[in-house]
Amino acid sequence: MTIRVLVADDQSMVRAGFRMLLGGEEDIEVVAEASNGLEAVDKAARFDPTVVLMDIRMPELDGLEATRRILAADNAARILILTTFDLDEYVYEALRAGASGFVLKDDPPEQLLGAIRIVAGGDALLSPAITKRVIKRFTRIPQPAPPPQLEELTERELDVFRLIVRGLSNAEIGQELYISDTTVKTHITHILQKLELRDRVQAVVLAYETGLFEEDASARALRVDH
Amino acid sequence: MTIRVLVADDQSMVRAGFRMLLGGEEDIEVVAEASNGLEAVDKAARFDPTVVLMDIRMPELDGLEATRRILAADNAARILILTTFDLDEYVYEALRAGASGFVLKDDPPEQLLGAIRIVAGGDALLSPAITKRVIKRFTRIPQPAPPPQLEELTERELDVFRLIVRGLSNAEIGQELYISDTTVKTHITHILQKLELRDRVQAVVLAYETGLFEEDASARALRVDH
DNA sequence: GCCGTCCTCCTACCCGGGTAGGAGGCGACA
DNA sequence: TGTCGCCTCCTACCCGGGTAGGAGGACGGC
Repeated sequence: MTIRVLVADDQSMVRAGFRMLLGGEEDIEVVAEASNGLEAVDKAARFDPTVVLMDIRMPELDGLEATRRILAADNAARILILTTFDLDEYVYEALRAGASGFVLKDDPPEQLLGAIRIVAGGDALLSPAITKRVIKRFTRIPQPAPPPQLEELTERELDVFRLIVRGLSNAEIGQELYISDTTVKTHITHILQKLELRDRVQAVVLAYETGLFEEDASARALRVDH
Repeated sequence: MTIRVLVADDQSMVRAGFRMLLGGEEDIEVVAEASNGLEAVDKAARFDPTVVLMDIRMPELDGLEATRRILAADNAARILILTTFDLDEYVYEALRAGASGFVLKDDPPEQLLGAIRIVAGGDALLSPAITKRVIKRFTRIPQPAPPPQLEELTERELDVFRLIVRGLSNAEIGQELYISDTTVKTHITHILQKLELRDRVQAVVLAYETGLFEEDASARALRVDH
């Protein structure tokens, strides 16, 4: 009844870390390791793991294609994707490829262990940091386009957000809104916390990917053309 | 034959700076100042300036609307827009509003003087830092979409650029490409120089605004849906 | 009245990003 | 053969961005 794990990651340090972490658990056993995608496909077939911890970025064959091939081979293995950062386009691609879950490498250890047990049990799981964004993303196309998680942001935070997305620095935003740059910083900290983003760059990406301020753009265009 | 100038800027320091700068020129005379858009429209009508130095961001009425009103009043004045940063959507709006030129506040003084004389003479002028981007922008829609100024970037720089646009940090980009983060920094410095951008945030904005890596996105989508 | 939210501003601190400048290896090309 | 562009890596430095934490004022609901 032990959970058989295959660890696929190109960095040996990461693999060693997982051996260490999983070695202390009685119900989990690392049955094999792979340092690239091809190896992962091969060893998945040979060792019949319950769960494959799969890094996305690997030489030879990336984790996405490896996931597809393993699942196409009618393997019983569940794939748990590992990634370093969360604003990754590949997240969506990986889920469509059939991955059962998604965790960040810097999630706390207990969370990683919990994730392994959950997907081994047949359930799906996303790292909390990723969940919200994925849901918004997948529910966006079908529905007319409900304003993303933006309702949480205050009016002022939205003001700041719009200027961030236009590439302005904090000082410039302050000038534009007639507030100090320390206040701008305060707003930005709140924005990033609420949206679970790391920095303004990710905020810009999110805005464009979700079409956040499209109305603003068209409003601008209309004013121009009028 | 002197060039009559109206300075419209909400910051008195900026206005003082221009008085100082222009006071030394024999062929230029500052005939009036305005601290907001409404005042600018009013004084343009009363003082009949040759050139209006117009800040975009002003209380009461912004520089764009002020520009439209002045020109709508059938005034002979030429409008020279002042701005602090260059990746500004308003650039395009201002040009459509009828502005004769565009300069950055931190352009060298000689350049500002030159700009005033040029627009006073009836010609149009853009700050060099802005020119390339505007041209690309306005020639983008008509033509099928020639790869923007990107031909200048090397393959490796494009690799890095794509990852920047996905919100990755330098360290993450390094991991992805199997190079050190100092190398990543080197590439990014070159990218920013070539594209005349200030930081990675502006690079992301530029990429999305010009639809730079759309092929990549659709390629991803195709791989997903296949 | 009081409480909570929002907006504003501040200090202090750390870190990642960007600049400057130099250096070596490599392949293409004349 | 030399040279040039590209890629790689480095040190050293500065500065803007982000965090932590506190504080005060305005406003509205309870």
